[in-house]
Formats: sequence, C-alpha cells, structure tokens
Amino acid sequence: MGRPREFDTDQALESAMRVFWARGYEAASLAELTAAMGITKTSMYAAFGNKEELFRKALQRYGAGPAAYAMRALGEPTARAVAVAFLRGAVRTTTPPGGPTGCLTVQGALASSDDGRPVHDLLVDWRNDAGVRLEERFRRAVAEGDLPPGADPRRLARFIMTMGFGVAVQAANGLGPAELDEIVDTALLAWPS
Amino acid sequence: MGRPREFDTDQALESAMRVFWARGYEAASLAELTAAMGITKTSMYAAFGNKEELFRKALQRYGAGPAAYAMRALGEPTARAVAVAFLRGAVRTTTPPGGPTGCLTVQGALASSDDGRPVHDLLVDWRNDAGVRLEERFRRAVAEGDLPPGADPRRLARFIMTMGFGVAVQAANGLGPAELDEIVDTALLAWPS
DNA sequence: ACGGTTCTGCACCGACCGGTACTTAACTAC
DNA sequence: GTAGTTAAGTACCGGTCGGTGCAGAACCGT
Repeated sequence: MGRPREFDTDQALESAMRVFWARGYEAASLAELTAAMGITKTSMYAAFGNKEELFRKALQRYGAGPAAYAMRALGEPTARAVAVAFLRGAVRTTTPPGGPTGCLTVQGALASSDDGRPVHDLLVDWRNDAGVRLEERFRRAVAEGDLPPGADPRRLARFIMTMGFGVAVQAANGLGPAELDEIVDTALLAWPS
Repeated sequence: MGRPREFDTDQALESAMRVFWARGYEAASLAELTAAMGITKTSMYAAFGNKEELFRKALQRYGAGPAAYAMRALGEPTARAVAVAFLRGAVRTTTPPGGPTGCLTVQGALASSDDGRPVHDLLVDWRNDAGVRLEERFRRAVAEGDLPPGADPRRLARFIMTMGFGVAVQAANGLGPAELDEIVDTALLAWPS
C-alpha cells in the first residue's frame, strides 16, 4: 500500500553499479549516481539507505552479473579448465563492449580516504574470498588427482588471482580482449601439466 | 633573494608522495597532505603550484625512488634476469616495512571523477611507458639471441607488467613479500627457456 | 637604513560533498 | 469520501573541498 514507486529498482541499481565501476566508490558523487539512475537523491535514500548501502547492493549485483564468471569457473571439470575459464572470464568482464573497463572490485576503492575505509575493507575481503574459493577448488583437484600431488593449491590460486588483478589493471590501461587473451595464454604456460 | 623557505622541499615532497601513495590522488585532501608535509596550504601552493602539480612532482620522485627498480632491472644482462629483477623489485616496493602497501601508479587513480581525469591519464601513460621500455629490452634480447627467435617481446613485456600490477593489488590486499615472491616464482615458470 | 622580493599564517572564497526536513502527490483499505 | 501509507520533489543542512587575498615577517642588494 501507499504510493507506488515510479522507477525500477533493479534498473536503477544497474545504472549505479556502472557509475561505481567507472568512477570508484568515493569519486562517484550522489549527483552523478542519481542522474544516471534517473531518480532524485530522496528516492535513492528511501530505496537504498545511503551511498555505502547502495554500493554494497551494487557490488552484490556485480557479483551476480558481470563477475558471475568467477563462480561459474569453479564448476569446470579440471583445475586447468577452472583456471582458463576464470582468466578468460576476467578478460571478457573487464573489457565489455558497452561498459566501463576494468574491474569494479579492483578500482572501486584500492586506495581511499578514511571515510571510504569500510568500502575499502569490504572489497579487500571480496577479493580475498574469491582467492580462497579458488584455492579450495584446487585443493579438491589435488585430492582428485587432477593436479600433481606436489602442487600447492594456495600458491596456484594466488597466482591465478594475481593474473586476474593484473588483467583488470591492463584493461583499465586500454588493452583489448585480444591482447589480454594473449597475456593469459602466456601465463597459462606456468600451469603444471 | 627574498625570505628563505623554512622547510625542505624534498622532505615535504617525500611526505606528500607517501600520502598520495596511501590515499590515491583524489582521496588525498590538501588538509592531510599539508599536515603530513608540515606546512600550510599557502606554502604548498607557492612551492609546488597546485594539487595536480604536487602529484606530478610526487610521481616523479616515486619513479626516481621506490620505483627505480624498474629502470634498474633493464640493466640486467639477460631477459630472464630482467624479468626476475623487475618482479622482485615490484614485490619489495609494494610491501615496504614502514610505508604504504601497493603501488602509487596503480592505486593513485585507477578510477576517478572528471576532475581527476588528467592524473588518471598521466598514470595510464606512466604504466604503459614502463611496458614499452620492457618490450624494447626484450626485443633487444631476441636480437642478442638471449631469447628464443620465436619469442614475442611485446607479449612477454605485457605478461610481466600484468604480473607486476597483480602483485601491486595483492600487496594492497595484505599479502607480504614472502607470499608475493612465491607467486612470482610460479609466474616465472611461464618464462621461455 | 631602506626598497624590493619572497615566504608564512590567517581568514576567507564559492562549489560541492553526503544527507535530510518538509510539502505534495499517488496509491489502498474502508 | 476519507484516513493512512508511501513515494517524489524542493529546498536546505553543516562540513569539507581546492584554492586565494592580504598583512606581516625575513631575507637581499644598495
């Protein structure tokens, strides 16, 4: 009951996510966010709480959308296939045809003022969690004989994550998917046979 | 002639560089910068011009100091030694015992508002230039027979740069030098024999 | 001693920051 | 029709942003 909302919250959140993606958390002003969302500040606060909450929800949406490749990659049958799917996914997501380059979780708040500390820490945790999940998947691969017995799952996971972060920076640097795929091919030469 | 300056510009610039390093360009406020430099805003403007000029000079100092490892690495005798020196240097610089973690050129302005665009572009150029110099060094290595004839210098340079950027993000994520060195060791398995 | 020059410290500028109080509009239940 | 509820729009809040005008202080050459 009450007056119905005149905008689509999913759509507005998608727009906000793109602004955060392009600008980072702190540099994305409420004025630019709400302009992109097509609503007023008042409506944003009523619907999402505040700027930080809006970012948290945008990050959630990012994880379920553009960054879903990371979870999907874990489902690949072999450790090598997981690594390949993960890095190819990173390349695609960081170089979308009609969207911001780079990775929201990397450029969202790599460095920040004291005010942005909560979001900074949130993203640190997000990135580390992704590494832990990759590590667990590789540990399973060792148990399944899919990786050599001497392989170090944690080390391999960190290596793949590091490449992913590097790809995100290179994408922000202007490299395209073809060039990034080449880099990924080179990196995969390090993968244990 | 005129009243002599009461502070050491080099020392003040060093302090400013550290603040930019920890906060990034836009999130570093003039208040925090000048507090760290031990001078007033007026003195800063008189000595360095404005915030953007201060950053440019801090970046120059960063290149000549903490990031000098990059230029130094180019002087190594073999391509492999260059790659090793470059990545080990990146690890050391992004995890200083008593300084900010990560890399100033990466977290300085990966994403920014419109106001920060000039600095953003400056850092993009800085990072790309580093890659080009590495590429030129590897091209020379191919000519000298130091790398296999089929090796692709550009691709190898981009791979090493990507690892360097990834290391910078992992350092900001909290990883220490020992863990980062492990990651570098893993990456170097991809290096052509 | 004195004019010229440069640096310092304080107060202040307009603009924008994230966030909100309040009025009005649009709906539902009765 | 009317009371209750929620959304939308405007106008505003104190605080901070990068940047500056101005007066006085510290030096130089003469």
